[in-house]
Amino acid sequence: MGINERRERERKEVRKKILEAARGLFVAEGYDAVTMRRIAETIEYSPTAIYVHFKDKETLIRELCHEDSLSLANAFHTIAKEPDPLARLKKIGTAYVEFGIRHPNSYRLMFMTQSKVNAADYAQMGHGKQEEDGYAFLVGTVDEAINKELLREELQDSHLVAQAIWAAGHGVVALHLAKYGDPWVDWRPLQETATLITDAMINGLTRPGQAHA
Amino acid sequence: MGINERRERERKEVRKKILEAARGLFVAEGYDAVTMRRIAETIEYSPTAIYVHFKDKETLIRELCHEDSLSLANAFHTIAKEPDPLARLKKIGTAYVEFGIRHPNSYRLMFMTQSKVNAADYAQMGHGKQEEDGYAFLVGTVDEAINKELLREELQDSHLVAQAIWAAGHGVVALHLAKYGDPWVDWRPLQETATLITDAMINGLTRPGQAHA
DNA sequence: AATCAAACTTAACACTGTTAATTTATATTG
DNA sequence: CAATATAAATTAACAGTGTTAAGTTTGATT
Repeated sequence: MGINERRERERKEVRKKILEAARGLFVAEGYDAVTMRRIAETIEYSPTAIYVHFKDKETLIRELCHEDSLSLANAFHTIAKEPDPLARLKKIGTAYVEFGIRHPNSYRLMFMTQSKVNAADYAQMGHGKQEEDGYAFLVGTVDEAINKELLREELQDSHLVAQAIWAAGHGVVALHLAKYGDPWVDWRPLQETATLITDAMINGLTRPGQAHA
Repeated sequence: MGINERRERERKEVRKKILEAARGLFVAEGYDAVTMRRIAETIEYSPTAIYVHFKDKETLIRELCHEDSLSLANAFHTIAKEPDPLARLKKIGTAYVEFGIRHPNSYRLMFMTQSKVNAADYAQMGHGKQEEDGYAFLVGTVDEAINKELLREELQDSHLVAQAIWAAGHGVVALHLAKYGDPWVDWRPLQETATLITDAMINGLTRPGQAHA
């Protein structure tokens, strides 16, 4: 009997409608502008219908972020083919910054706000979590650079180095997402700042005389 | 007649009470936990009494941030005595990170959220604004480093360099304030990451063979 | 004693996310 | 075919938010 399948199909369709309506609002106006009532109005359902498909507002919008994060995962998948770990680090930085530009509101929610993810949620979360993957990819690349003796010899903690590199990339994106346009700063374009900070970091972390593109 | 003076004194006292109540909530629980009604309850006034003294909630809490920011301004004032611009840059970084640790909620509001400050607000804002001062101090220090030919010779844009350095410091603090404790990252202590990123940046931005503490 | 202004309160508005109770629609069972 | 069970969706409501309008209290000035 294909009845259950049809029902599930219908269910998924409503779910999708909710996500699409929420996405439109979220992308255009950000988290606070997405209200259950506005979503409901868009899809011509009652506000509480959303709760049949999603636990709460945060869960719903985090699913949007997760969808967006797939593009970053894809970019990382391509970058993984780059054999030189230092060149790979640069490409990781570029892809990360591009993600921040392309999905500012997702970026804000993913990296600029505290998530109330508790131990229980994490345990059931399948560990396929995008941030984990991305971070693991970065740590792996740093580890390779350490093993190939490309980094200054006192740098042996791949997590520490990875977190510093992440912080550098995050700093550029986050600062621009929060403060770009503030009149008391003569802002330089994000891309230029990103290139400079990446070069400076690679330059500062690698052994003297280490050539890199 | 000292009547007006007494009235202004009383007015200031109520204002101060509001700020103190708000500060207690803000420091302990953050922006969202500060509600007009909770402030009012604490000081035994009605919620709307607050509007006699402050335009709105954001203005009120931004005043708390401004108070906090004075400690950063003080630190910068001391650091200004350091003659070596590179050493000064390091100290600026340290002070900035310490500010973030000591005043996490102020930091969040000041640097991790968009302020809706428009041109009109800015014009009447006295320009003594702390962020401006801090930023100007950073740019000045970078400028001095450029003039003393301490930075790599292609680096001539003091604003660009300053923004990269700011981004590096901000990245460490912001990442930790938002994500520290997330279980899929094996976090290193903030101070260690901060030291590493500062060293890497200075190292990466200065001319080869440039000695610095 | 009447007037006026500032400080403050009460009541209300227009929102928010979310829950409980109820209705509707549809498929399964006796 | 009628009765029942089940899932989805709705209506109504709760408890909270920042903020405003209108009215009251307080106290100095005319």
